[in-house]
Amino acid sequence: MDAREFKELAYQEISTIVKSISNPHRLEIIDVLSNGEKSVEQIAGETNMNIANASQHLQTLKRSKWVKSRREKNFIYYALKNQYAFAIWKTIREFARLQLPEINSAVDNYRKGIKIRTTKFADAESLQPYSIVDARPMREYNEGHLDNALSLSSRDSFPANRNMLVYSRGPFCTLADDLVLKLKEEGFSAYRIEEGFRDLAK
Amino acid sequence: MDAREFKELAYQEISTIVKSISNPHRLEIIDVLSNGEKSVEQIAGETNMNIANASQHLQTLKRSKWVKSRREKNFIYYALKNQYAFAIWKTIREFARLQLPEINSAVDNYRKGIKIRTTKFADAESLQPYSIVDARPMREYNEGHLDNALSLSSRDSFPANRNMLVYSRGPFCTLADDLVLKLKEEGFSAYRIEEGFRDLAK
DNA sequence: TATTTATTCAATAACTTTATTGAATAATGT
DNA sequence: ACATTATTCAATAAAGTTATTGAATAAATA
Repeated sequence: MDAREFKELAYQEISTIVKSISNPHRLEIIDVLSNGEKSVEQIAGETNMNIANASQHLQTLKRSKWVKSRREKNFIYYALKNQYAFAIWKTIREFARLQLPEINSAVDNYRKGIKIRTTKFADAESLQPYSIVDARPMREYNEGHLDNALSLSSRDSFPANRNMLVYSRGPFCTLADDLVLKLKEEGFSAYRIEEGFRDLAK
Repeated sequence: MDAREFKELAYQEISTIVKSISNPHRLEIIDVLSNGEKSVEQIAGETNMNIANASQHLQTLKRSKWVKSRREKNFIYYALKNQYAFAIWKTIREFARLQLPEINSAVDNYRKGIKIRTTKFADAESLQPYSIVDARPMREYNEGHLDNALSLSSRDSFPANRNMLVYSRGPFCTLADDLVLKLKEEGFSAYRIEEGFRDLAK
């Protein structure tokens, strides 16, 4: 093996790893899985894909070691392979937002369009008194949530006369937006936290 | 814009950033440029591509903000856009080496095949007394090098009776390997440092 | 054993990416 | 102005990727 063949092999192999996340659906799958394992059907539902297509993308991600799977009864649950998978997704997401300001405009415009106010988690102090609310499904909440965050199960007893600060899976997840809208209809003062659980955890 | 359209736009945009490094030639270009700016002709030479093809790949990288370019006389010099571009490449490179052990076997086998010994920079102490040698072209050495590293310009006066520890651009760069081989022919005891300049700098 | 449910497989058409070629452009030096 | 050098552009054929469809598989339940 000469020097050129060696280099071609090395860059070729690494590019297979990158190729497998170079598709919008597969990035969305990684983002969804960063909040815990899900079955093929759940993933397809969350990402608006048909099941055979979601399965095909999941196999691509599995082949290149971004995700792993396990069977339980006749469901197959997929999860991120390790912590680095999320770390790389987050790094790339932030690089893209830095390089392509149109992503941030789209985020801002979407939230302005539905008239919700947002705050960075770090700026929350100025909104005291507040309660933190986790807008994700109970299963994800139970696997881990921010200190003192209220879950959807205590929805009926949310405290009044405070700002409700809502987070969900990440900056592109709309579960927090949907909850903020509902809370506002019910008379709460609600804000969406820009970051998601995995960005803020630990 | 509804939630789904918004998500599709966000993941779509981010995937264009990822797509543009999902090709072995473009990864190699990023790796080469991480050691300083180069003209199109130099890049094409280093990566074994014809010039029109290298230019086309460089434009892809420029469109998605991985690299920038400047004209000087009738040369166009390309460089990485910012520090994050290198950081992401390094993160992905290490993730790939972790996930695909065949990359590390290829690296090891290549170096075993040409019979050179390697050392991690961190393990160098056990090879005292040693001198560190930078195998990159003078231009790159002059733009920055490890403390006390000898350059190719002092090739004729390399000290004898010590271990020569040679580094170059990165784990896949063969400039260090080539120099180790030449030094061994001349009777030196030489080792290749596994990391490259940008991995060790600062 | 037969039926149901969740997932994967296989084939394919539409689309995208890539390497190559030769022509076009843009700055430099004659 | 003219020739030279470095790079980019445009067209294209070959190769790779993707969504869709319907059939196949594998475990669970009846």
